[in-house]
Amino acid sequence: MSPGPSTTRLLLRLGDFAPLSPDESRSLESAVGPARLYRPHEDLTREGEPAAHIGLIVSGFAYRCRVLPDGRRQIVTYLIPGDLCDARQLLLPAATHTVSALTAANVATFPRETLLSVIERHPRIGQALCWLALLEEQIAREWLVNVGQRTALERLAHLLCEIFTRMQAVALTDGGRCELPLTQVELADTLALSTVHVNRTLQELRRLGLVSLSSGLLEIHDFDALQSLAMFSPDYLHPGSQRVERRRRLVPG
Amino acid sequence: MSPGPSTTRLLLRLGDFAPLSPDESRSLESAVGPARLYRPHEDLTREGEPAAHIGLIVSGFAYRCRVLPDGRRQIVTYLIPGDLCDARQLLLPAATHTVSALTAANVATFPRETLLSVIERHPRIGQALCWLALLEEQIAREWLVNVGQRTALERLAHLLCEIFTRMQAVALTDGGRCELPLTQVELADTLALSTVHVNRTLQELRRLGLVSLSSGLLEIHDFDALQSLAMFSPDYLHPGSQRVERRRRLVPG
DNA sequence: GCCGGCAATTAACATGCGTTAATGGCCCTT
DNA sequence: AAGGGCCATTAACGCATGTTAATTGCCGGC
Repeated sequence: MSPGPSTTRLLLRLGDFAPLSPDESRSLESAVGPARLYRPHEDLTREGEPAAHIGLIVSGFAYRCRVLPDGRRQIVTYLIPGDLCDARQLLLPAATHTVSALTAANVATFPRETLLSVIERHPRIGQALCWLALLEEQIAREWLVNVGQRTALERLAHLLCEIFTRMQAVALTDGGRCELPLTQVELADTLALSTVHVNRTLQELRRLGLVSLSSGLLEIHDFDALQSLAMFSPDYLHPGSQRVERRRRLVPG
Repeated sequence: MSPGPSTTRLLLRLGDFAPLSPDESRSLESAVGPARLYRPHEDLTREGEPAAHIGLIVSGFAYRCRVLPDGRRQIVTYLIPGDLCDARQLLLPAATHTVSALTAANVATFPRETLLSVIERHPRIGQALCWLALLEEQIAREWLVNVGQRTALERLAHLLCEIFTRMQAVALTDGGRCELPLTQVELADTLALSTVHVNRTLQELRRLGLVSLSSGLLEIHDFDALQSLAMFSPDYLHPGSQRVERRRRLVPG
């Protein structure tokens, strides 16, 4: 299915923080355990359960979701290939959220202890994983801004910009297209809208000629327009490096 | 003003993850640099600026805020005494958000390099700080759920529960009371409501006899009722230890 | 080739919350 | 004592989005 070793896309991501040495890359690769195939809607980790291993999405999609006692749902993250399922669990004894497969998903696993010892030998890997966690936090905050301040149209546009950009970072886009197997119910639970309004809003985006989304395929016809409609700035997806290098040049010359 | 060393409340917080040894505590205490007094609305850190030191709120309140190009504002965090201003900056070369003082605030500073070397000597401190960051992430996600899924009344009730609980953790409550110098405009930017509706909602909470909030003082008259109205569960404020132990009992017993 | 179920679509109607704007209280300044 | 600014409060009205519910299309199973 997926070409190359299962860590390919993770390494791609970590390189965004700091390129790993061949030695470090090899260590990480060799720490990866067996993969497992999940079916749609199957749980990868369940809230409160202790986790002996850290999942790595190799292919397919997953999401993290919070459910209120009366059934209201809020999806708080999407996980795409190259994402770790819950690096938090390296530090915490149990998972804090339930993560479920959105589609069929192939998930490799790092045994917790093995990964911990790799980190001990290669502190940069620990830092890189920590950086990944910070990135997730940035995304969570941006979602808060999205749901809190943007209109339905902007909100949807912003989500599509974000996901597309993340897919690009792991080389899963093809021109302006990428896979995006989200149902309108899931979009609604992500954007804090009703499904009816998601439908209206999607059609509006289509009518404007910006994007189309159907049968699991996202096509962006005019990214610039979409981005400016959404007030999307990709900065938060690259905390650190690029942003700073730009700035560094300002300081000593 | 504030009794004892400036790290008192931080240590109180970190102990929630893992009690630090006297040696570790002393190292951390000795790493703290000079304090600075900020005036209301003054910026502690500005987005994108490299930061040579990590702030620690000793007294007063601060907030992190994201502003959209057209002026819409979303407050994404409140910082209370004992909170680090941006531990992220240990890893990242620049701040990712602007943090501003809400009230007059006394902020101690850890020189970045000094703190890094303390962590090197005491890995547990690094872990504890990392745990603090995870906690912040948990809070961010909970705010997303709050703004996305709860009604105005529930939302406000939830925020008050959270802040009160956090204040309790650093021993800044007195019975059902604590300081909370939030204006209705700030509440609005936090909860993604209009100020008018915040006003209506606050009155409703008062009318129900649950809380009163005026001249910077929060009084909770019936925490249990408030908590159940808000569907507030303090679990997310204690990621890790306690949660798991409770669960463990359910399994074999 | 029919049936069942899920996802998308549409329409009609309802409402929680936003907007605008006016008023009053408080505190600080002069 | 008068003036100005910030904040809280209130009222009237409007709108973005929710709700309910019916319809359609699609796909897989039998």
